[in-house]
Amino acid sequence: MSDPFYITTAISYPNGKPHIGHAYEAVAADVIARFHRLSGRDVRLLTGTDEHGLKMMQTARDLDRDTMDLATEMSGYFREMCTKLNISIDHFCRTTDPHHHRASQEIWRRLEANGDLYLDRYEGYYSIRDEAFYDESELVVGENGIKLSPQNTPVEWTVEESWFFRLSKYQEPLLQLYAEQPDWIRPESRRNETIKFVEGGLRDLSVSRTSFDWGVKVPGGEGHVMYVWLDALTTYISGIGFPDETEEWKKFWPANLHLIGKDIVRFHAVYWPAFLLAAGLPLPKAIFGHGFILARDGQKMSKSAGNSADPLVLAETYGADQLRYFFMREVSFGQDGSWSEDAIVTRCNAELANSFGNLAQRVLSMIYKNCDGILTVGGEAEADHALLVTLSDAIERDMLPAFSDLQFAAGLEAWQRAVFACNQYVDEQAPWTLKKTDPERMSVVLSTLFKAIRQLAIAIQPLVPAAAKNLLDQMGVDDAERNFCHISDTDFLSRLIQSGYKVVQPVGIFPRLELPMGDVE
RNA sequence: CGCGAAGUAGAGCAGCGGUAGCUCGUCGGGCUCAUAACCCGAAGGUCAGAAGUUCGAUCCUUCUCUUCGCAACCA
Repeated sequence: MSDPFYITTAISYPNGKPHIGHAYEAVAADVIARFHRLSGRDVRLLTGTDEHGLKMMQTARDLDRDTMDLATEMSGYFREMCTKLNISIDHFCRTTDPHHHRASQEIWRRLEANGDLYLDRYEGYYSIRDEAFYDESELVVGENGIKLSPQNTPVEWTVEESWFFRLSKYQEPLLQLYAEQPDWIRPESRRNETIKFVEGGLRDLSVSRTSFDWGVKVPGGEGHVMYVWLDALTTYISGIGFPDETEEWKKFWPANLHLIGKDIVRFHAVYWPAFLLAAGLPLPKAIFGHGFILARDGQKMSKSAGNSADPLVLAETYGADQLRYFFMREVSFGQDGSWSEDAIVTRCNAELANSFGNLAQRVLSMIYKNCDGILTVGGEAEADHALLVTLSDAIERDMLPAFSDLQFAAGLEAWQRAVFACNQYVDEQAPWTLKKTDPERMSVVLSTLFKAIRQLAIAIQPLVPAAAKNLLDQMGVDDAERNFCHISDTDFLSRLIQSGYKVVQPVGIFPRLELPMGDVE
């Protein structure tokens, strides 16, 4: 049985359509998932929608819609985004699903059985938008004397009967967790924030509401629904079977990685492990809080281009692969990044179309035209070995470990270096000259390039799955031989030749992009 | 003292103790297989400023200045 790898995105709150930030997170999670699949691991990728809570109800009411009906529609947009962006999800969970309700109630019972829940009255400042209570000391006073949460959202003084979770009890265990596993929360800046927050003392957490009923019913607690975060976080386990003792649940929990935005680190790095400790369940192995991706020239962009921030429009215009590549290449993972249509076009043209796509095109085309599509084995000279060593260094020594460590921009830089090396080699060997002077040598050169391109294509699959598949198909690479462990397979070429494979007229995999007219300043 | 992020070649970004790299752009050259693509070379930086720690700082500490996000949605 292969090594399991379970990754989740945050569970999106669907009171609006998905925006570029959701797309970014989904893409990142998918790149990680595909990376591990290609590394030979058994992967589960989970995403979904968190549909409960007051905000959802209010949104529906404002639109004069049935809440469930609206949730279904909105959830559909998130699912559609995953499809359009080629996100290889294994599970798309909705918190309104009956199974999920059962899982959340089971968690509740376990917290209660552990003595970590008690009924009390809550009086305090509540932010509807944040779905969170705040201590008065955390509040800031905004304009007009209105009290605001640390997130600058309005708060209201609220009094209600509420169940409380003994979060305070977990301060020491949590600090111990952070100390023992320095990589448990990444990047480091987020870890430091979290530690500082927990060291400041934890207050018990209000985990039920009576003011509305759009949520998971508290077991035996008349009129109470569960705090949305308790319910939403539970998705990570309900999505793979919990509370049923399924094979999947047993194999994949604890998760290897919760990928989330930097703004919800507190919920994942403090509340979630505390809930799990209380429920007697193992903790996830790591949390990563990525940065935000912001529009360069924000206001201008949204005014003039209108809906261009819609990830589906961007994918439609520039291609899902291109958008995926852009996200991971342009932004230093963990930090905030910026995007613009111009940047997408420039980056994708330079690196995908010109450097890599054109490399594949020129090489395959020469093999097709000059060698009748037939490849050769053996006869390599020193320069050929040197190229392959450069490739293997760049891909296996630099790129893949960088990916494994979530350093995508750095990994892709290494991949680019390998692509450059190939183009450089083409120029130095000048197969168009060899065609006249030494056809045999030409054939060896082109076959060496064929090997190199295959490696590049296999390595880049997580980023641009559709284009990589297209190219590998054209190159006759067997579906079952596209994992990272096949990169160093030295026999594949003779097998390919024996199978009677011939290179045919190649078709470009990355067309050059153009900025739509009218967007130029 | 609101919170947070950041100030590195014309632009966008890496680097984070041993005086700087990448991509785009610009200029010059080469090639002609290829998606007007590819290759080589060049110009261009007092790493915001000041002080401090250190044998040595872009990278650590302190201060100053500047910029950006914080309406909605929300990762």
